[in-house]
Amino acid sequence: MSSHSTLMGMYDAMLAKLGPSRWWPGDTPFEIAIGAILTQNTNWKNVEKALDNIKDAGLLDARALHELPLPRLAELIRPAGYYNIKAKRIHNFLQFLKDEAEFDLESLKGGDLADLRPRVLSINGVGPETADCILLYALDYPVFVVDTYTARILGRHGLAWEDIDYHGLQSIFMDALPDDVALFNEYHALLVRVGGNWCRKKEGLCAACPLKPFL
DNA sequence: TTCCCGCGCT
DNA sequence: AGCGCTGGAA
Repeated sequence: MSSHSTLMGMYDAMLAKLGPSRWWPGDTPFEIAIGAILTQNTNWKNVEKALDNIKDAGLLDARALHELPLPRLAELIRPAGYYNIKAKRIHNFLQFLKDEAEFDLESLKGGDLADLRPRVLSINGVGPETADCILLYALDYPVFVVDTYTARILGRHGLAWEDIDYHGLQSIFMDALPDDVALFNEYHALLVRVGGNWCRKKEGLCAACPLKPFL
């Protein structure tokens, strides 16, 4: 069976069992981008608390956050963990927005992905996953986001080696699937839901997993 | 005690 | 390749 039909079959199975994900959680592209940095190696519940703190302070705004002293920003995002380093990373991202987009994230929509992606990746603290989350979920570029869940799920299904690198894993999907923003959006969301709820790190709950037919 | 939608530095 | 970064929920 071709990798295309296998990957599409897995997608269809997850969507049928779980329903649409309505990702990324967040009301604006800017909130999505900040959430993408905050959720690095961190439970989303804790990210929500950090985002709520920023909102309650009336500071979910690129210029306002950029002017905020780092210790104050760190204090607001404390529940998300790694708060000192993430405060710097958010600031680096905001500096990029100031330099390249006059603080207007959405002005980066509709350009050339091959040109924009390396510039986003050059931000210190924004690696491939965070960059691709911003590009896909905030800016609607057709790029497939992969993460540790993706590696684990494909590894356990014999579709990839566990130590495959980011680009290799991403290529498995992007070589097999059409460039479709809505498909990439929903597929990654479904993998994260399966990774967190069934394909756990320690013990997979395979019997009840939506991907059981593909094991 | 484990794990969480990583990343950069050494 | 290994390690520090961190709080919060299960």
